[in-house]
Amino acid sequence: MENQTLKTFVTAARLKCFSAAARALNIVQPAISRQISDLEQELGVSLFWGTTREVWITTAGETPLREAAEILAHEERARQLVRQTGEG
Amino acid sequence: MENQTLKTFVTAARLKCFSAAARALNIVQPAISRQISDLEQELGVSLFWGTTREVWITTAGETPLREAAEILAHEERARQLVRQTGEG
DNA sequence: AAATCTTACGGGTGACGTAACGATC
DNA sequence: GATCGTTACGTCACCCGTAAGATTT
Repeated sequence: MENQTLKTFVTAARLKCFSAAARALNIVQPAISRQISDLEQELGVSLFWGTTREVWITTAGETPLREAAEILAHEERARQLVRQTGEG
Repeated sequence: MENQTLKTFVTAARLKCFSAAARALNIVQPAISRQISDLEQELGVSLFWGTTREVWITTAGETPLREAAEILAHEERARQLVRQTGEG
């Protein structure tokens, strides 16, 4: 469970589209598919469902999504703190 | 600033010894040296000082150390939550 | 038929481990 | 002189990007 994977997860969920997430993250769609697939296997649940037009978070994916977003937000703040105290 | 680097940082600081940290993390001393060196360059401060027998955190490193420990602790809890909600 | 997700394949970057060196008690 | 930290080097794994395939509207 890498940070990049969580970022991909959150972005894809918000945009409801792997292609759009790929564009937003400046990577390519297959990378999104792989990261999501890896995360699903790691968690043992399916995170997305839908068609080739649009995807949605599964019920089982909703809580992991919130937690992932929280991890990223907290990390962002904490890492900025580390940098500030380091530089100061 | 990777998670592994923060883990190395905290472990080395607690054990006051790079070799001991390497053994604790099941990696090798040069890896510790590199990660610490990279982190120091990234933060722009020296994190350790001392002799070949023992090392200590610098004053500038104390706050980054606390923040790093907090990041790891929070992440550990949050990731466990992700896994639990995923598996449940 | 066009767009999207998935799978397979090739290439490049990064990190580890080994080895050699320098320094300290 | 023995242990520890640093630097240099070779190797391997990981991840991305490209290409081809499957599916849905």
